[in-house]
Formats: sequence, C-alpha cells, structure tokens
Amino acid sequence: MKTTNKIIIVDDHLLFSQSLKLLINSFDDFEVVNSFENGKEFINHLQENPDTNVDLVLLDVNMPILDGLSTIKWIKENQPNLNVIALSVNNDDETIIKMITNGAKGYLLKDTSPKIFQEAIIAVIEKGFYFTELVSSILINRIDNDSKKIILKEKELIFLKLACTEKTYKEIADEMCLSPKTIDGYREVLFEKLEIKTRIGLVLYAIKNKIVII
Amino acid sequence: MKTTNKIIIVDDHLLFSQSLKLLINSFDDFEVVNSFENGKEFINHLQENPDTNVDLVLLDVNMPILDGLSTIKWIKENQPNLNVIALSVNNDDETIIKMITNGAKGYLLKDTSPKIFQEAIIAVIEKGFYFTELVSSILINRIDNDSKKIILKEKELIFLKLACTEKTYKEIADEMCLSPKTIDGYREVLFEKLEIKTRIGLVLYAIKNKIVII
DNA sequence: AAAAAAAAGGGGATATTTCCCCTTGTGGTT
DNA sequence: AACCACAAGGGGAAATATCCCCTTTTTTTT
Repeated sequence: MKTTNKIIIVDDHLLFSQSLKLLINSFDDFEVVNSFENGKEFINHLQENPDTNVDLVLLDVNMPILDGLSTIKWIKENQPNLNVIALSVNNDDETIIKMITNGAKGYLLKDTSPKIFQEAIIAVIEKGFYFTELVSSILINRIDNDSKKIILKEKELIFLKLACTEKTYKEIADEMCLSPKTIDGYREVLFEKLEIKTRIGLVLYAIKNKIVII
Repeated sequence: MKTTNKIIIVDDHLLFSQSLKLLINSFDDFEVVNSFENGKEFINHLQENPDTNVDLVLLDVNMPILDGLSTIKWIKENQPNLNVIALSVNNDDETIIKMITNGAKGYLLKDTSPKIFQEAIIAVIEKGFYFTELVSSILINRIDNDSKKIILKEKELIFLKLACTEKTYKEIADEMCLSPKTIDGYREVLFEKLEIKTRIGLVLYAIKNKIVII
C-alpha cells in the first residue's frame, strides 16, 4: 500500500500556489496539505505545530516579509531534515548557489514543465535531491568563481553606497566622519579591485551587484 | 442552457500556466482551450487559425521572444475585439498604464487570490472590464503625471546612454561626432529637465527608467 | 618579535566635470 | 520682415575627481 506524500507550498503568488496545488493533487501519491504566503507565516506554523509531518516544502525565493533565503536558513538551523525545493523565476547564479548551499534539495525555475516538476518532487523524496543541468553547471563553475570572488570590506561597502548618490567625495567623507583623503583611498582600492577607472564604474558595479537598490 | 467560455493562456512559466489551467477548468462555465509560451506563438496561432473563437486571453506581461506589451499592441491592431486580461508580478505604474491604454480589459497581479481572479474573468466577459483599486488609482493619478512627463530627444537619449559608461565627455563627443561643448549643452539640458546636478544623477535616472539596461 | 599588510591620511599635479554667459545659423510664426 | 525657439558650439573659471607617491599607526601573519 502506497503512502501519500505531504507537500507544503510557500509562495506569495496566490494564483500560482493555489493553482499549483491543483496540479500536485492531480499527481498520484502527492497531496498539498498546507500553503503559506511567506516565510514568516510558514515558520510560525512550524513553531506552533512542532509535530507537523511533511515530506516536501516548495519554497518560493522572492517573497515579501521573509524571503526564501532567510526561510531556508531558518529551516537549516531548526528543521534540517525537511526536504526543500526552491522555486523561482530567477536563474541568477548567486541566488541559486545560496539556496543550494543552505540546504535546498533542488532549484526549479517557474518555467519548468509540469512533467519535469513531477520528476523533481519524486526524485527529492526518493533520492534526496534533484539538480537540473542549469544548477549542476553553476555548482561546477562555482569553485573557479569563488577563488576570484571580490570581497568588499564594510567601510568600502558604505562608501560604495554613498558613491551612488549625487554627493561629492567631500560630503561622503563628512558623512562617514573620515578625511576626504581617506575616501580617496577607498576609491582607489575599489577601482583596483573592481578593475574600473571612474565613479560611474562604481555606480554601475554597485547596481549590477545589488549593493544598492534603485 | 449555459455556454462555456473559452480562455487562452499566454505565459512562459509553464508550471504557472498549466496549473492555472486546472484552476480555471475547475470554475463553472470556463475552459482553457489553448495555451502558449510567448506572444509570438500566440500570434502565429491566431494568424494560422483566423476563425479562432475565444472569449478571453490571459496575457503575461514578462515573457521572452515577444512580451505582453508588444503582443497586446498587435492584438489592438489586428483583433481589437479580443478580451485581454494582463497578468503580471509587476505593479509598476508605467507598465500597467501601457497595458491598459493598449486595450487590456484588466490587469491582475499574480498574488491575486483565486476568488478575485474568478470575479475578474467573469466581469471582463460580462461587463467588458475589471479594474482593481490599484489599477483605478493609477489611472486617476495618470493625468497629473502625464502633464509633467519628461520627454527626452533622440540625441539626449543617445548621450544619456553613453553617460552611463566610463567614457569621458570628450570621448562621448567623439563617438557622437559632436563638439565637447555641444555635449556640455546636452548635459545641462538634462540636469535641468531631470532636476539633478551630477553625472551620477544621470546614471541613476537612466537605470531607474530603464533607458539603460545593466 | 620581525615582517607584512591594512587603515588612515597627506602633498601636489592633472584631468574631468560643472557652471554661466555668449554667438551663430536654421527653421518655423505672425 | 521681424520674431522666436532651438540646436550647435565657444570662452573661461571654479569645483570635483583622478592619480601617484609618501608617512604613520595599527593589525595580522609568520
């Protein structure tokens, strides 16, 4: 006799999560037992119902209140045995790596076909993981990229954020309570690290890497 | 005797569209008769099947190949009687206005509840439109914003794009085959129009308004 | 403890950006 | 014909940004 696998969906797009629920329930042996609109609601539920029995969590990455990354970090700390598949429209390397390294057993884009999706949830429940080619290739390339990863210090980050405003370096120095000459130094260091030559380059880098949100 | 309303879904997120199909088919009197992964596929289908009988199209805004805006513009030209509801995760004013002014009968966010969604499709088929409060308020505010809308000339746009690089104004002048002094003029005009004071401001404006994509 | 690296700051020069006010030519308006 | 708007360009000054080479102090590595 087969057991029915219990699934929870965490996604703020109600139209998606409620529809996905119908899709999953149409699969043999799977049932959506609960769904939540963000990580906070889900975590609250886990805390209030410590005996929750669930085989798989489908976790959206981009959510308000508490997003997928923060949620999976909490899960890693508190319920490390919970199977999680991350769901996202976002195929950005950094995001994928962060979700996987924090314990996601799979990472599916929302343009995945229902067939592949079904394969994935079966694989995660039976084998413990499911990586698409996209994810695998990112994980393989990761070692390279990690070695050349640019690490910015706290003060450099603060300076970089301020450089993305219409303030002059003198005004930035005042705001950071440092001498303009020190700011000169930060700038030179960043130019060197980021292989750029102008403040415009700083702005473009910061926006591209989501150091500032505009 | 009731008629069943025929619905087409155009969305590149297969997991969403296939799931949504189940949701819609679970409603009384509605049936998804077809679905496509982008505007191009959908338009091709319409061209090859001119006698297609459909009551409502659910059109995603962000799609590869041919996006929602281009698609609805084509529909406006070629099949103006087709009912279209735009679906998006994006509640950006500009996008909403463009979709509505190009003929969308409604604009729903993907975090809409299934219940509201059902109301909307019924309203559009029966009354011809469905506007959420969000959309209505944007349409009301539109008149104000339109009057103060900033119009940039072609050369100003080209200059603005080049200003978002590490080139100096002299290099930009060379590239545009103009005197550096003329570039000075463009800059001053843009500073005035955009109410900013520095080149950093230009970059931030251009990125914020998607004049440059980074 | 010595050596190396990093953080804070300075001098001084040069390049670039920003500002303000001015000239010329071109193409419409009335 | 006189008038106006505007694109293109200029002079010249002041403010900012960029560069390179240097000192001192603190922290980290070995």
